[in-house]
Amino acid sequence: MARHSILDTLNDSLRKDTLEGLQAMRFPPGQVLFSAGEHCRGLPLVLAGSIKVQMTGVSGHSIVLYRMGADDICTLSIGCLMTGRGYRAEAIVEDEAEAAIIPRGLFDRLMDQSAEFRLGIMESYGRRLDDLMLLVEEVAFHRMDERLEEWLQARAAGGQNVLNITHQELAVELGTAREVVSRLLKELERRGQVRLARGRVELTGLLKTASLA
Amino acid sequence: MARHSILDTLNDSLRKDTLEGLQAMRFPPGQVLFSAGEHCRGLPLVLAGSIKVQMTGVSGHSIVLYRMGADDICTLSIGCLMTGRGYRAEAIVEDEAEAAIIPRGLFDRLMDQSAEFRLGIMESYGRRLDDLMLLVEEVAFHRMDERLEEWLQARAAGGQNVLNITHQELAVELGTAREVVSRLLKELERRGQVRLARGRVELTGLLKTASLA
DNA sequence: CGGGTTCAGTGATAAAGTCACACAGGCAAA
DNA sequence: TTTGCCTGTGTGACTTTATCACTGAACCCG
Repeated sequence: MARHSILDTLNDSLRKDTLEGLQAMRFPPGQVLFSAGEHCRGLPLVLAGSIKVQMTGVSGHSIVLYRMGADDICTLSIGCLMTGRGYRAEAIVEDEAEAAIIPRGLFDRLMDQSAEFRLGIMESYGRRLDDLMLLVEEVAFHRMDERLEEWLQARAAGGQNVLNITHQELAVELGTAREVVSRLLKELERRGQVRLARGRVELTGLLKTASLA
Repeated sequence: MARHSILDTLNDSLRKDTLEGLQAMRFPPGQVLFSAGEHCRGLPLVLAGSIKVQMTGVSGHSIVLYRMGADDICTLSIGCLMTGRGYRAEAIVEDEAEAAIIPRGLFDRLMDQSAEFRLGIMESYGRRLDDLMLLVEEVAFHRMDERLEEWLQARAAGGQNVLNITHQELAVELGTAREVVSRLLKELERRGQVRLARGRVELTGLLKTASLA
């Protein structure tokens, strides 16, 4: 956990002020950091854990846009803070997270006085932009069965072979309907690639034999 | 054309340096500012005109991600400049554009010395993020016929009732296949809402009678 | 005017989204 | 323990969108 933090780059005086000015907090999984329409109350800087950001369309359907991890600044919040408009998406803690809320004034000072901090912000923005561009491409052009398999595969790569997740939650991850996920999973089960139970997907056979990278 | 530029916010000395350091250029419609894979050679600051940014998926299909207009900094270029990676998308001039290329050094100086410039950058980033989030929602959850009608409507709102555009280009705007656009347009023509000709869509009847805002 | 190139139209079929409803598992109150 | 109830899952029927494989029309240019 001795991760290199963006705050380590600050010089001593600035660092001292910063550490005084912000309040690190822990958030349990499931906690909602902010939801759509709400107004911004400071800039979350994620120190550890994982937070997913998802939005709900006028249709009532939701989709996960991206995830924030250690050293990410919530770029969405910057926008809301600047423009004064409400959030367009919501943020939900996934893995127990630690985050510091940076007040507006401190943010402005850091931007003014630390080139490294600025760089960190730009990097966060860059990642978000990249994530979203990739997502657009995925949603617009990729087949659902492949996306589902890839998603499961990616999760499994983290060592987990048994995922505790409902079809509905998977549907939100992929931005599709629950029925579609159900059918695709059923098909995978028929092929012996997964085993299904209520709220559980166990990966058995290797999916995506075509990973010939 | 006496638009308020982000450069106007700089103090005299900085402004002088800036105007010396950058080279404003004109670009004709169709000109490619950068394409996928290419490396960044400076930060375009759009002064006038309109530039569309689109990406091509592995599938070979393309989709327009967003447009840059006056006072927009190309946020994509910032990312490429910072990370040294190539562009993931391409930028094509739509309406004759004027843009200044800001060299890396000058950008760093401006970021360091002008809070207003920083604010401008953040705003550009915020807009892009917003555009992309909206696009994801559109692509994931909206029906193609509605999206097409809305797109045409939005264009027509600019005073133009005759659009010189091919079905293929429309398909890229919406991130779908040419055939789909052809069929939907044909249906609109049957209903008397548009008149079609090679490379041309004329809006006749009012589309989207359901604009009961 | 012929011949090539770019655009547009269309049928057949597969994939994905929508709607409606049946049923199963787990939990808690009766 | 049984009875509901709520949440999660399975599925049929149908619509919309994507894909593939063509055909033919409009335009450009030698």
